[in-house]
Amino acid sequence: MHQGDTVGPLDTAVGYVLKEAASALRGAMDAALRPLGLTVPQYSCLELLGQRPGLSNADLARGTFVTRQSMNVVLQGLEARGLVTRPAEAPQGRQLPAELTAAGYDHLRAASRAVQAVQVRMVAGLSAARQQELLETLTACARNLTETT
Amino acid sequence: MHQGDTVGPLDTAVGYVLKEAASALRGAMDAALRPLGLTVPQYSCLELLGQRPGLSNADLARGTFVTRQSMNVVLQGLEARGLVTRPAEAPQGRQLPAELTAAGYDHLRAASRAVQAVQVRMVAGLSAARQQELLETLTACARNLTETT
DNA sequence: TGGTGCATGTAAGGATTTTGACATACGCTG
DNA sequence: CAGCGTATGTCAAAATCCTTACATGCACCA
Repeated sequence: MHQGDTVGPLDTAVGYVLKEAASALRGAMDAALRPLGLTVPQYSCLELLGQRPGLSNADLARGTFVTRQSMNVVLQGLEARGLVTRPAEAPQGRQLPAELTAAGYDHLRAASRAVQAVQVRMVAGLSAARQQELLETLTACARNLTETT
Repeated sequence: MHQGDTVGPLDTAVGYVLKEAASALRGAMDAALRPLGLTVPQYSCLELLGQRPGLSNADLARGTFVTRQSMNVVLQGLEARGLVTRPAEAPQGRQLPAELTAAGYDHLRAASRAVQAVQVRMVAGLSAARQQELLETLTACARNLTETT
């Protein structure tokens, strides 16, 4: 076996620090959203809907990296709380376009501020150029792994 | 509300692409490890133990970003399969130092190669300098969020 | 026109993970 | 030495998530 075939020290493995950062972010977001009565998946759903109203359940699931079933229970919860509305019947096909209510937008504004504060704290001390590079590098990494070729 | 107080377009949010990359990595690792009969948490445990034998359950939990309870069931499973051994009684205190068996090391070697292949694919097209910078940037982000100050 | 493939929404079940709680063991400090 | 705080292992219960499955709707093509 050649040297470098195995993972090596964890602190030097990209996958490890990626998991570490994602875990830390998840925890920080969870703590920031708890006072608002929202979980991370719920916030993700609101944020996505706020930016792109009319998204279907499957669209939201893909956008938040969970299954359709998981997103469905999130949507049902948000619907029961009056933050999201869905038509009783599909306008065309089977897709039910979801939209935020006024209360949904209110919750989203407060939650978005809290999450933004977390993000600001996360990238504290990083130059704008470095933040941009991080963005591009992570996007490239994700694309490398999701390509089917 | 000032501009920039909210999250903004998702593709430009560091937290979003971080989650996206972590999700893609998780999925790719899962697919790579499935033929070997290992889950991602199980592999994480083996890798950690291979590099630092004698780690306790709580140590492993911290190292893999899960709770002690979750790591405990992982350890029990690996122990039942003969990949990990733990003493019946704690040498000192309550910590039970875990170690890999010979079979455990065998599984780890194969799994580590598979995971390394995934990591190589993930960072394909990135220069060594850029990979190093990604490593440092993510570490800094994680540290920013876990600081208690 | 009928069939095939694919995407969607939904329900039921199981598996995994976390939360809450408790007893124990060590270190520190008065 | 006694008390307090912290860390560990473990149990039980709850929550969360995914896997499997099925019925429906649309697009495509023979």
